[in-house]
Amino acid sequence: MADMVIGTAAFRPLHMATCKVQCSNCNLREICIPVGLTREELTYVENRLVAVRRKVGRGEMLFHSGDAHDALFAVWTGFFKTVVTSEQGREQIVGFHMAGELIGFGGLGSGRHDVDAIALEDSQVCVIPYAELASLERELPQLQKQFHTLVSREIAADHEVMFLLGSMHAEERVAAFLLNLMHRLRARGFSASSVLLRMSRGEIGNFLGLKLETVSRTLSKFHADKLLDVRQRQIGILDPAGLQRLLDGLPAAR
Amino acid sequence: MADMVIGTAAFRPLHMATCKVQCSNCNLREICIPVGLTREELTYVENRLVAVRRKVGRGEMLFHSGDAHDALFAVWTGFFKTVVTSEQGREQIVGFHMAGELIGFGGLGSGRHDVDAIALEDSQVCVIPYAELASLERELPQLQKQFHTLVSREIAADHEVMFLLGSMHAEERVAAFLLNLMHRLRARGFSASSVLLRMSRGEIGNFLGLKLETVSRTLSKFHADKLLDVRQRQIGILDPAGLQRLLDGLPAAR
DNA sequence: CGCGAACTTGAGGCGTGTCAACCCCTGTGG
DNA sequence: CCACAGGGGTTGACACGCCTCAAGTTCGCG
Repeated sequence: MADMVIGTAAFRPLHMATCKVQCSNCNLREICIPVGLTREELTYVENRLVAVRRKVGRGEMLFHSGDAHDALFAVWTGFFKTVVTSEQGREQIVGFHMAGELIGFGGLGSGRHDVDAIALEDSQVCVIPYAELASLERELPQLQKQFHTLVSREIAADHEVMFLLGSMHAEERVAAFLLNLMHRLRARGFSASSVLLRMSRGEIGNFLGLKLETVSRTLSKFHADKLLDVRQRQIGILDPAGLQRLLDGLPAAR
Repeated sequence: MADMVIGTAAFRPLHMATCKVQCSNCNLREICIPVGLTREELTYVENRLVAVRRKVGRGEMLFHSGDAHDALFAVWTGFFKTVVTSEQGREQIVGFHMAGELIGFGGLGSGRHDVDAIALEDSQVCVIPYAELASLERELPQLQKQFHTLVSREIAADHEVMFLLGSMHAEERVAAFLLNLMHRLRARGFSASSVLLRMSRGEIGNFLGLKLETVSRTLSKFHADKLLDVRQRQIGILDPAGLQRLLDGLPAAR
């Protein structure tokens, strides 16, 4: 996999694969930071944000917990997990992140990242230097607004996860997880009837507070109940309404 | 308890008890929004932020999930819980909030609060109109910085809770909960050896993803193990190091 | 083609949940 | 001052959902 990039390959300040970013041409501009900006503002932001893209291979770390926090990252392609690690090495996945989502909010204030960010497949992120972002935020109210929206979306999402972890049974957790994934993919124009999982059963289980065997069993049960078509990591969503019903406390169906 | 306030009582726009706020005299100015501001900036903020205080009686709602989000709230005195509620009425407490902490970040972007906020004792909050805050954030880099710090602190705290809910056993959860409370109280100058719980066993359990009986049993066990002195809601922390050891995966002690 | 990782499935154990009885505080009214 | 009611808390017995351990299978990748 050569580190070739859009247009010129001349711009590559570090040894890591990077390239100049053009928000105005990006297909995620209606989801990501630039939402609501006029065309002029957008070009201005592009130039000022001097963001570069960075490639992160499958399994590689985008950043470590404790690293100096001088930038946020917008997922452009690929898929990430963010992980909290305790002193003793116990790990808890606190989020999965797909195209258009920002990573790194947890370290804004302290100046240190509070999680590890790891690519689950070969990915590319836009690097958003924090100092520039803060400065632009002061100049462009609309950008400030969108920044607030993205932060608060992260918080609201975390609250949903706490709800899941604090009050759902295994089957509900798995159903909620799949529906959430489905909704986010649909919002990005992908098929809502089929999901290719980017993470292992173990990672799903870790995120959901379950063991991998429980996740596997639950998926098998959903398969048997004709809610899903499980083929390894390729999951067909046969009955979204049925999954939703599980969440609504109606155990079976009807 | 009359709703008497600092200086004049003439300023009371609504029927609810309110009063003019003076950040410069507030004992929380080193924790709350004003951190890092110069004296001049502080007076400026006070005037521009035109914040009022609002009283919220024990059990009353500061705001409901779904309410229009036009302000953040800084806890001045008292204690709050924030609660996510599902369609079917299942509830999950996602946070407890004490003096100096801001509530309402989850609704910044959507314009709607994502949680209920309920006072656990008679409390007072400073109302921080969002529009003014955003505008001041653009003028004062230091205020912007502190705002980012407070948001990201909330996110990091949520990550810790996810860690707790996703990977800890009952005893570890309770120990972590108590230590967390202790640390936050100590940061506010309160005793670190004794905690008066503002919430019921049921609320602790809800927050920790446990049943109230399990919380009660665990507290009793800690009492028997001489880690705590449990007297109803008055908890003496006899052996903080022992509690910490529980979290570090060393089951007993030694 | 063959190794290792990921996944599935089963059997059995354990940590919490569930259900229920009882106790202890607090506040209220006689 | 005591009787009483009611909510919160404690404790016990038992059930059950998920974890643990283990074997076997499939898939991905070198």
